[in-house]
Amino acid sequence: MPELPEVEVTRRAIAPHVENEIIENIQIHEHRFRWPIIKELPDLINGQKVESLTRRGKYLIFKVAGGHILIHLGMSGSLRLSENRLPEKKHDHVGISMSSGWTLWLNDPRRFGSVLWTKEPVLSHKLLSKLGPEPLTDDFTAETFYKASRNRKGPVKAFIMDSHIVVGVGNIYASESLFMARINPMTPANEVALEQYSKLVECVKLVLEKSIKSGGTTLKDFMSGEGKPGYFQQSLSAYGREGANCVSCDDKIIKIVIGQRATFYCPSCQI
DNA sequence: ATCGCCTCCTGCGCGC
DNA sequence: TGCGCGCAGGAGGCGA
Repeated sequence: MPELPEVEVTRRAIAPHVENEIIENIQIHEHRFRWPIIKELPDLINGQKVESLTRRGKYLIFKVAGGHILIHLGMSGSLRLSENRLPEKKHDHVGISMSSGWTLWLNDPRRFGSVLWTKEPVLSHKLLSKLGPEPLTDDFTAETFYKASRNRKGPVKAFIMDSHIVVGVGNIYASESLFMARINPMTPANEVALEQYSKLVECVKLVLEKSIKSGGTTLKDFMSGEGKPGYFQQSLSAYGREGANCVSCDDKIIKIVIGQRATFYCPSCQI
């Protein structure tokens, strides 16, 4: 479900109800995720204060004394605050009840997400240590893309979705960013010029920032932690618009498959 | 190192 | 109405 904007919107919604609150109880109704939830987790975090809730890429990081809880939402995961301490919906697999009275429910039908425990330093964790720069910081530049792309012959769309190059650009925003930058998604990454990467970096930042401001993209069921849907789907120019008119020329958006993922672009605008 | 493919899992919409 | 199929917002791991 979530790409970076949806994770960030979720983080902002739930942080005020979680930060500086005590974890009174974690209930785990399903351990089978991408990686199984360790049995020791309740003993490690019950009674602990959440010192901060931050984000790295699509990972949410709950800092407690002695370590961190990492939550990744995979394809279908979502976090929801509820006053109910019992599961309300199918696939409410994990509930974290806080001293604020709220319970944070992790709902994840497909269970591609994960709930991990790691000691400090959190960024040394195997899954975080090799991640590329955050797209909304100054660490992410045209040079980032350019240098990393010189021996990459694969399509530029797959390249920008590689979290080891830059984090947070998923399938929707990859198509959107390439549309805005007028780059054909099939272009081999090493054939994209520095000036084009400069434009692309600008577009990635704009698309992600605008989506966060819109509350993310709700295709089927994305809701922020407070239960609000996103509105960025109304702003999509390419993703999901196969056969529809391009917003900037007379041609129609077409759909192709790159790396087993649906890809949308305008064959006239994106050379 | 890089690439393309496979996999994990459930739910939904579509065509017949 | 029911069934089978294909597809879905991620990303690690595999063999080549």
